[in-house]
Amino acid sequence: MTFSSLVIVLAAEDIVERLRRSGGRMTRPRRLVIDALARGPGHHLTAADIITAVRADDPEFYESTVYRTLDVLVELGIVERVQLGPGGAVFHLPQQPHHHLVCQRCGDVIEIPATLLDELAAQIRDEHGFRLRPSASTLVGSCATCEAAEVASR
Amino acid sequence: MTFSSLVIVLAAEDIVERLRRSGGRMTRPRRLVIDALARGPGHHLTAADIITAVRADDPEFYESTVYRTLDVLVELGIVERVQLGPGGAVFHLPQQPHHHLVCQRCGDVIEIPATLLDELAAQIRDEHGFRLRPSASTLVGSCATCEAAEVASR
DNA sequence: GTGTCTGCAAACCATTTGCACCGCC
DNA sequence: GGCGGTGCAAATGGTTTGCAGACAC
Repeated sequence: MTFSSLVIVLAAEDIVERLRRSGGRMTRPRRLVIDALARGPGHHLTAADIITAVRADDPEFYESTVYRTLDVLVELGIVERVQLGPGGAVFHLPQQPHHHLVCQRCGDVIEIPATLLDELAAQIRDEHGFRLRPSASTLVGSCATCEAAEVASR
Repeated sequence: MTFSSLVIVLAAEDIVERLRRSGGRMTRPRRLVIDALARGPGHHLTAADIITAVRADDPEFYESTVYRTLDVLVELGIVERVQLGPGGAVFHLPQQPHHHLVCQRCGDVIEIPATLLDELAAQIRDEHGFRLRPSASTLVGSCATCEAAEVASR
């Protein structure tokens, strides 16, 4: 089953409609990219991951198409782009909203429920008119292990 | 006055000591980099900004030296690296702790006081043993202007 | 003197762009 | 059939690496 998974079947119409409304089209490459993202639910795929996944279905697939497709999908709010650190963003369908804790030292990523930031988000919206995007944010710091190592070396 | 500004004069000993303790050395290029960061207090300098600033003092200055120096300083916790988005981190001395709101659409950066996240930081530390680093984190979303534009186009 | 740091050039990686053709609507 | 999307190749921009010589300690 292509362009599949229950989740995507349910959301597919909505995605197509959003594309259309913005003057865009639903093409085979776009379907393949969305499918790749849907098959890794909860996963954070790099552009390279997506290219690899899509090439399993279509070996003739080009990088630039993935980047252009992702740009469009991010623009439409269908896909979230998260800059976890230097050298490579990750992409995912925003299914269960969450935030990312990234360890500055070892690069480890911990996910925390987005509800943890609800209060802060409200405060930021009230004070700055800024709407926090649940799945796209990165909180940087030190994980327990590295924090212990840093304190010890000080 | 080189390697200067009151702030830096006060902190310089500490920086040198931390370098020494980790087996490092205080060299002219390192002093120039720290000085460039100190001269732009509260500013977020890209690596390119720092290179430009340092070359005003020493035209023979090489990029790789800046990157290597910044790596060391970040590792020692002397300098903060913030990944504001794709294509370029910014660096600064962590003087007044703050967080960054970055608009996913227009790239605008809004600074908010770090105290806004104190509560969250405590919660994260208690639940995940993760120590949030005040000045290095990025909160992504839509600024008021872009949010209005997005709603209108939907 | 010894081990770290730097100058330098070249490589690297993720991402972008230009252009002609292709195919969705 | 017209405009948006794609294949493809080549360029871009930020950052990293390798190596020999230079310098801090």
